[in-house]
Amino acid sequence: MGRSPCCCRDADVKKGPWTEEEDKTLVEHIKKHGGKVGSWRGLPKSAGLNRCGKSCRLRWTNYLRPDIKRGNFTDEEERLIITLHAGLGNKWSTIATHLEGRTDNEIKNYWNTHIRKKLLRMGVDPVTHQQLPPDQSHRHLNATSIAHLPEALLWATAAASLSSLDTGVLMQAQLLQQLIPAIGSNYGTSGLIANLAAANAMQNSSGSMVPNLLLEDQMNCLQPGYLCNTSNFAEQHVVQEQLTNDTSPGTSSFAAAEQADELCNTAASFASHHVAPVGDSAGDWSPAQEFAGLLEPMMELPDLRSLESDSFWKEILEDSYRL
DNA sequence: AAGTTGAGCAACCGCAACACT
DNA sequence: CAGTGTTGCGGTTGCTCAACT
Repeated sequence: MGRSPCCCRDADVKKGPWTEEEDKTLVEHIKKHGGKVGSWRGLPKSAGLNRCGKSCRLRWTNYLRPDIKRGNFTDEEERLIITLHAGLGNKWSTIATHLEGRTDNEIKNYWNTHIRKKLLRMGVDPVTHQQLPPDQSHRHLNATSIAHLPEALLWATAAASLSSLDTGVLMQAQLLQQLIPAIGSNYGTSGLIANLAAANAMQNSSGSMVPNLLLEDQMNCLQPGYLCNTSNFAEQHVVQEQLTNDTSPGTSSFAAAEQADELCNTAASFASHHVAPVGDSAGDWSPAQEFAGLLEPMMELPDLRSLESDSFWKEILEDSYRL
């Protein structure tokens, strides 16, 4: 004897959008049973609904459950989704357990309609979280447009690179993060250059890849970004911990964290001595050339080679205009 | 104003995993 | 251990609505 046919195949069972009346019936029935559902299969009959049990479960878990959070996803949530997806793939239900009040279906939809497209526009493969080949990017850098680059886009790139979760890649995320504040800072291009220099200093120090909160008086130009914010970084670190299960004292992750303050202070003091005044212009000085020159040493990091292809940056910049 | 297109999202479907006997 | 029933997950579809032509 085979499996009994699913009630969903019953021609008499209603399909499609739920009415308010049906919602009310389902909610009241579940409430009446103390929020417990013994058998979804038997629920429609006992509740008096002409629906498949599967449909009832879906409606309840994705829409009617009282603990569901409504409204747009916050930047924080988006970052977390990207980071978790980099490590877990399309495990929507697992990802959903890390976002309170969000359902797997909602996250999946948000990924497919927002994040996935955003990553593709940035030249990042949403499946592998790796940089797509340069020939798939074909836009041109405009140095003056840098000021419009949104943090979210850069963060997405950085988070996307976290999939392998090795120190080099994580460091890249940090470096990118250091670039972000400069782009939006009041120092204009000079600030950007200073921050690129600071980022280079960080890279060359071969120390920790984990920045901490930066001292404000030293770091007006390197404002704390996502990973520089302790609470956000803590969250990031938890994710990493869950994915690597290897952050106990004595491990590389732990050792790296210990060096965080030192590294950030190095970058901070470096930057504070290299910030030119606003509006500073010097003869044939070319922001684009400076930009390229400062990026050059960073390209030695394996995955930062994506920066070498300015088409990648160009694409981000153009996309940032569109958003 | 009417038609077309695309984004967003709720819901469906099939399958796999788990539970039970 | 095998067979059967149930639940949950992930991919996909199709509806709605707003923007655009």
